[in-house]
Amino acid sequence: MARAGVTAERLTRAAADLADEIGFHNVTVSALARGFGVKPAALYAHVKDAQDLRVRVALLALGELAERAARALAGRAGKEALVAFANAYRSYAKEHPGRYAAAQIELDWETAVTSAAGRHSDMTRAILRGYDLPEPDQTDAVRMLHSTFHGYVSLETAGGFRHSPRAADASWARTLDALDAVLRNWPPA
Amino acid sequence: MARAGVTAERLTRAAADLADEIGFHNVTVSALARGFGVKPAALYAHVKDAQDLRVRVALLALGELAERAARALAGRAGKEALVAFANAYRSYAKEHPGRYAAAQIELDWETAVTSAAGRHSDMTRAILRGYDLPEPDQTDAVRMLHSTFHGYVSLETAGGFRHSPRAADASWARTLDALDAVLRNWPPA
DNA sequence: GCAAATGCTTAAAGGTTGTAAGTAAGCGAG
DNA sequence: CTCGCTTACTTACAACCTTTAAGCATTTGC
Repeated sequence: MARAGVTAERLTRAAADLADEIGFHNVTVSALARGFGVKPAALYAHVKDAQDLRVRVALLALGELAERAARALAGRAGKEALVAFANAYRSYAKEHPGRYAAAQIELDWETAVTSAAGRHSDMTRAILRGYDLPEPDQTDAVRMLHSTFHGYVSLETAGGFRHSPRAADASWARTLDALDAVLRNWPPA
Repeated sequence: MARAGVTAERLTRAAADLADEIGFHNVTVSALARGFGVKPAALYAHVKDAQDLRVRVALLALGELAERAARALAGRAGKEALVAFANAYRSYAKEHPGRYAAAQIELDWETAVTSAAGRHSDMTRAILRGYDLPEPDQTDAVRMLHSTFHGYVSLETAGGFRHSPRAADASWARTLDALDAVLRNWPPA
C-alpha cells in the first residue's frame, strides 16, 4: 500500500477543482477519496468531516477571490476601479462556479471575520473612496454593490438571462454604468 | 394500514413547509415520508424522484411569489410600485427562506417559460413603465433590478450584513432610493 | 535497528435514494 | 353484496454516502 500523500491542503484543492467540474453540491467525500486512490475513511485523518471540508473550500475560494480583486483594484480609482473589481468578481465566478458556490455557504462569525470575507468589504469601501460618500451612506452603498454583483452573477450562472436574446455581457456593462452613475449622484436621505 | 392520503400537491406543500423550517437543502424524501407516517417508497408513486419534488416546490414558490408581487403592484406606479414590489419580494424570502431557496434552482427552458418565472420579468417591466426606458436599456434595467433584489435578500439571509451595526432594513430602503434615482436618470450608452 | 507516530485499510452502523414485487384497502359493476 | 380492478402502501433489496473504531503497515526519529 503505497501512501497517497493526502493532506488537508491537497484535499481542499482537489475538492475545489472537483466542485468546479461537477458542482459544489455534488462533491462527496467518497468521490474525493476515489480521486486520490484511497478509501473514504482515510480522509477523516486530515479533515474533521464533510462540513469541515466544505468550509475549507469556502475559505480557499474567498482567499482566491480577494486576491484577484485586490490585483484588479491596484492602481485604479473611480469608475475604472469599480469596473475592474466587478469584472474580477464576475470572471472568477464564471471560471470557478464550484468555488464561487462554496464561497456562499454560511460561516460562523468567528471564521468569517478571521477569513478573507472581511477583506472584501474593505476593498468595496476602497472603491467608494473615489465617490466620497459619508457614513452611513457608504455602508449602504457597499451593500448595494455587493448585492448587485452577487445577484447578477448568481442569476446569470443559474441561467436566468438565457431567455432573452440580449447578451449578458452587455447588460453587465450597462449595470456597471448605472452603478457608477448612482454613486456619483447618491440620493439624499 | 390506514391510508395516509398522500398526493403530489400535499407532498409539495409539506416539502415547502419543511424547507422553511429546516432549510431546502435538508429536505429529504425520507423525512417527508416520516411526516406522513408512511415508508419512503410510498412517495415514489406520487412523485417521480427527489429532483421532481424539488422542481414542484420551486414552481409552488415561484407562483406564490408572483401572486404576492402582483398584489403589491396593483394600483401603484413609479417609485411606489418599485418599493412595493421589492418589499413583497424581500418579505416573501424572509418569511419563506426554504421556498425562496427552492425558487433559485435551475429549471429547464420548457419548465421555466411555462411557469411563473416569465411573469416575474413581465412585472419588473411593468414597474419600469413609470420610468420610460427604451430597449435595450429596459432589459438591462430589469436584469439590474432583479440582481439587486435577489443579491440583497440572498446576502442578508446568509448573514452577510450581520457584521455591521447598520440595520439591514435601513440599507434596503436606501438601496431602493438609489435604484429609483438611477432609473429616473439612466446613463446614456 | 527498534519504537513510536503516521497513513491507510477493513469492518461496521446508520442514513439516503430508488426499484420491484407483494398485499391490502377502496370502488365500481353486475 | 361480492367479485375484480385500481390504487395506496409495505417489504425487501441494491447501491451509495458518512463517520467511527480498530488493526496493520510504512515511515520517522532516537
